[in-house]
Amino acid sequence: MVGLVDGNNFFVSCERVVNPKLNGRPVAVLSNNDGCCVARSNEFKALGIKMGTPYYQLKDREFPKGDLVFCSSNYELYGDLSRRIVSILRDEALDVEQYSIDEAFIWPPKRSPDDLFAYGRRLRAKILQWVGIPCGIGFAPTKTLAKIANHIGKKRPEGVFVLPDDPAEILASIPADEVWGVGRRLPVKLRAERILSAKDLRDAPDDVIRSVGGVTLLRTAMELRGKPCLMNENGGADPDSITCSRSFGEQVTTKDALMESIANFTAQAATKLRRHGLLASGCNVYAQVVTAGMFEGGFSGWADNFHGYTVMFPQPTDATNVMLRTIREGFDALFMPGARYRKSGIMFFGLEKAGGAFQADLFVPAEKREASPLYRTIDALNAKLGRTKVFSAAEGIGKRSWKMRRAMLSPRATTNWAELLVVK
DNA sequence: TCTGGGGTCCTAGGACCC
DNA sequence: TCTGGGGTCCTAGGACCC
Repeated sequence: MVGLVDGNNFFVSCERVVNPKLNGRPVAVLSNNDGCCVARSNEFKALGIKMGTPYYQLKDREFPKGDLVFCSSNYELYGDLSRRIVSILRDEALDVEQYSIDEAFIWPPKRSPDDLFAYGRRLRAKILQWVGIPCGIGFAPTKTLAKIANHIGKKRPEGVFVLPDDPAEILASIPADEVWGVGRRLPVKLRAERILSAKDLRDAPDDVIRSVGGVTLLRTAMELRGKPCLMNENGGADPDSITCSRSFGEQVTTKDALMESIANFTAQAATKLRRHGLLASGCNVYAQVVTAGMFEGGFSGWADNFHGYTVMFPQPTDATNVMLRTIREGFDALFMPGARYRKSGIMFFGLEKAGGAFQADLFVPAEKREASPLYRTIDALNAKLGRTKVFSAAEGIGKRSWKMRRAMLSPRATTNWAELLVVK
């Protein structure tokens, strides 16, 4: 059996941990740059405001059931509370796979439904008492079924649900498009095959499922049948790419400001790269231009206004200064005078382990591919003294007008001594 | 008239997740 | 005026090898 533990309205619950006055009120947490709603409390959902609604459309509106509360996103806080929950799970389960900041799969030590139920309730109570976050927990034979059990558990007063041996009735009540692995596109094709519920998907012939959604969808169907196809992904596989991009607080129109933003995101992504002990072979630099009607596609269907270029580093590296030198060489071709930029970003690819085996060039003397000692020192200093005590001048020492807006930021109450809560 | 059989690597695009 | 930021996997097709 596998369990799924999932924090309820996670970001909102985190904000409530450090500010109990938010309890019972309609609260939403905003995306970076105070853009749109990415987490909502139950009270907020009850007002009928959808996920992804832009903040500017809501901030001046009045709602009957009390004033809306908005929080800027505070990832330092959410990340810390998430780590605390995972550490409890590691104590209590045979194995834990953290799936996202607010979800983890666990392999429980119990087997019988009664034992699982009691175990789940105890786990839930412990997380609530130790961290302050309410969770939903679901148990089932596969990850996909555990997702379903979790959704049911969340709606129960106990917060826990163990999927019965024969879940046909439950699956029949769940629309196919709510199944994990079925997104926005597949339901159209599924309807054409008269596959409407999770049970329909489970019971459909393999060849039909394959023709609609390939082996990926077939795996989902097998999971619904109780045959595990999605394994424990632990083992910490290295990422294939590392990205850092941000929308700007104000539109950027100068070359210097755009290059400065890219230098910042390069430095951030490089820190992430070094944390994984990886070197990047090259990168993609891109920027997004503001154009009329670009948001007409809605939350995720934006017009494609990205311009960018690709550069390869002289050899795979994790040294920010080497990267910045290479990136600058192509930058003139990217910048368009007169354009208004709203976002920029960088993506590293061709990642390999520092100090590991690599494919050398037959005609070029092989140099060792080691982590940069300079940047190991800089990372250590920043870890000790604060995230950006030591940085490249290219990142800018002026106003940084492109910095994102976070007007309603809560304290980093669990990770920063200066921002501890004061309890009267 | 009629023309093999087995691979690899890369890229773009589509689908999905949180 | 104003709308996030990360990722993954799979497939098809092209170019190439013998």
